Amino acid sequence: MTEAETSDTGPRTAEPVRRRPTVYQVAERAGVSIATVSRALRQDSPVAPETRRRVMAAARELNWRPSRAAQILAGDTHDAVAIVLPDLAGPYYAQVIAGFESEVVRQGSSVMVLATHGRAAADQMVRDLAGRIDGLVIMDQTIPDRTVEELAASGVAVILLARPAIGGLIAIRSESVGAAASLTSHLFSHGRRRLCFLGDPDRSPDIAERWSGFVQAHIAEGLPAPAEPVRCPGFEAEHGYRAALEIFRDESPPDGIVCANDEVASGVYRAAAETGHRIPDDVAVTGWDDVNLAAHLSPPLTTVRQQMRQLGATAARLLFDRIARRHIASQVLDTELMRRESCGCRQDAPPEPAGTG
Amino acid sequence: MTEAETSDTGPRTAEPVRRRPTVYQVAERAGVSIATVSRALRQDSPVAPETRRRVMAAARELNWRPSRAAQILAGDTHDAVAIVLPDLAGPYYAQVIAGFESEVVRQGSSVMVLATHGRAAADQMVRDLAGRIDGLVIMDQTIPDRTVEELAASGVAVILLARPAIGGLIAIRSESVGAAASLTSHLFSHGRRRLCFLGDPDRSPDIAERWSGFVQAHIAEGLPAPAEPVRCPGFEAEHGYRAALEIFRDESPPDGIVCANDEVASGVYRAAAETGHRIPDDVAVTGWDDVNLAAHLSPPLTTVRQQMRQLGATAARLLFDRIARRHIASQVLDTELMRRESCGCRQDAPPEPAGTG
DNA sequence: TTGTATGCGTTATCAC
DNA sequence: GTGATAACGCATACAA
Repeated sequence: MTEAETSDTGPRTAEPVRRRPTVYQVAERAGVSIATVSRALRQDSPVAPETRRRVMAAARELNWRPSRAAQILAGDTHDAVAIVLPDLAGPYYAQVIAGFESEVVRQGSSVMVLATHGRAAADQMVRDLAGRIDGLVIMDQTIPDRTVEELAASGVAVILLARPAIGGLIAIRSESVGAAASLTSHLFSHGRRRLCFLGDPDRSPDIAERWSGFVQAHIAEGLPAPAEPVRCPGFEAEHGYRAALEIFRDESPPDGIVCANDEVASGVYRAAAETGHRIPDDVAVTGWDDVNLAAHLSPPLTTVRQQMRQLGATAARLLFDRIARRHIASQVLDTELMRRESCGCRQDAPPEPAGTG
Repeated sequence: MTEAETSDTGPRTAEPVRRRPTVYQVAERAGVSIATVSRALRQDSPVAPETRRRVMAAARELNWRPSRAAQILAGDTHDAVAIVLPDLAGPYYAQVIAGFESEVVRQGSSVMVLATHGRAAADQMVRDLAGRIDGLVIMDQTIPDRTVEELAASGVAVILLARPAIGGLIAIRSESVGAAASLTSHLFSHGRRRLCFLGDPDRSPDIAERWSGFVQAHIAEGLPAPAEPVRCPGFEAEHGYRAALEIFRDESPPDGIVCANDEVASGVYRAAAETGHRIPDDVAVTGWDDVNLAAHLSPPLTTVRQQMRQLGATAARLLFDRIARRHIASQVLDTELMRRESCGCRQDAPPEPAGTG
């Protein structure tokens, strides 16, 4: 099939790489100039139908596709955008990316992805990435504010995601403080009085806001809030499990545990089962995000629904608006309290708005 | 901050876009030629230390970064690779991408992502994508074999993932048939005799193999296998839940349900709880993948562990080997039977190898 | 060690 | 409606 194969005289020999065809080949074959070839590709350019037909035929025969690099160099758009996030695993990030990708593809652009994993080199990587795209969504605690500002100043379109707006940049996030307060109040309404917050506010702005709402609800209720959250070193089930094992070791454990997210909550479920604490009878447990599995746990998990896909999709939309120099404003997406059974509710209650947004 | 802002006299006015600096600016400022600037960037090029210093200083002062498009056009590498998958949501894909991204970044390349969602336009999108990268990992049932072969023939490096090898291409996948047979046999060893398979083999090669192993185990045991799997229209908890509700409606439901993946299994958990079927007493339930949550369900889910991150990372490694024209061979990753409690085991048993690979 | 000149494959601006 | 030709920004062979 490939003639390159047959004339390959050995691994060390320079292979007779069949170079990609170019406009010149196509132009020659179609008997026109390269300008005409280029024009023939664009619908709105003035080209005689017959000429266009010939060009298209030649292009097809040679299996020619214009070089993206050349197009980018000659034009001034990359037709690609990127999203930078802390990590890729976990349902939350997965959904955000899914929403982002959908919208980007819908707009006819390509998607680049970079996970920073908290590494210092991330800074340099993002700058590098910035050179290959039209715009950038920067999520969470991935790269320093200073770098973000420099990037924006250098001309790349930048949208912030789940991250405080800085330097006049546009940001999209979910409402958190109000939802956390509602959630906490709801636990009070079930008679719970000794709550703890399981998660590390320093790990992300979102978690910090949830902790803040948790504390505010205590104040509003005239109850003393715990001085400190129970910090677990990550957001996976395993982290919640280990932390909860410690919590349940206490002689008078809390009667409600507000978890940083649903995975942590499911780790708590396991610890509770293993240590003989019943949910919700002995201890109420709540999550955050309302991931697909949350409603399917036993008991179904009370949690705060975040519009994860929308977060990504909206970020993409804002980004394209920004690139097109349309006017945009920061946005806060609603959250929704999903009262299920792990908080003490008897059955699925109709959801009530949880956010202030 | 941006002077463009202050002199912006209106939305319709062409903005005084400050063009990016080029080699020429840097060369002039450093008092050298553009060739020297270019060389100064590369560590192994012969440039006087003092000269390099001056160039770097000039570059920094002008905040210059070489245009990627120009580099790509002049050179012949994109320093980017892509992964094409059916979807982005769900822990399986998320982990595969995570592994892929990690390895790609480690190798100093950039990551592009495309989810096909079964849409027909995917074919065209992949061809487009192929023009902007050095190599492509194609996963699962995303694009037709014919397109894959054309792509490969046209010169892009291609690695297949969780997909049958075709046209002499290299593929990486997890062992499935043997693991499914082991899993099924294990259920037999618990005295289960009326098993059903919950999942649609037509949805992916992997699921097809699991169904096949399920059937083979029946044959080996001398037991009649169900003629058909119970097909659920997706791989999420909700799908498993709905399907299981149907299953449990039967007057003599199966005493074991082998699920296509862990999410489906957790949907079955919920259906069982709601219909009063105890796991594993009344019905054994097994999953696939061993996602983070599996061990944290009640009861802990017996499942087959797949090395999801490794799948992505290895695909990346193979891809780079391929790009570098190193010799490579197809690979099959081991799977591992995680015997927990949902199959009837009393406690965590030490894992036993489940695959043949 | 450094500079000159050319190629990379497009798009776009002119003429015709 | 079509054809020369000049950017686009960098890498590199070749000369010096």
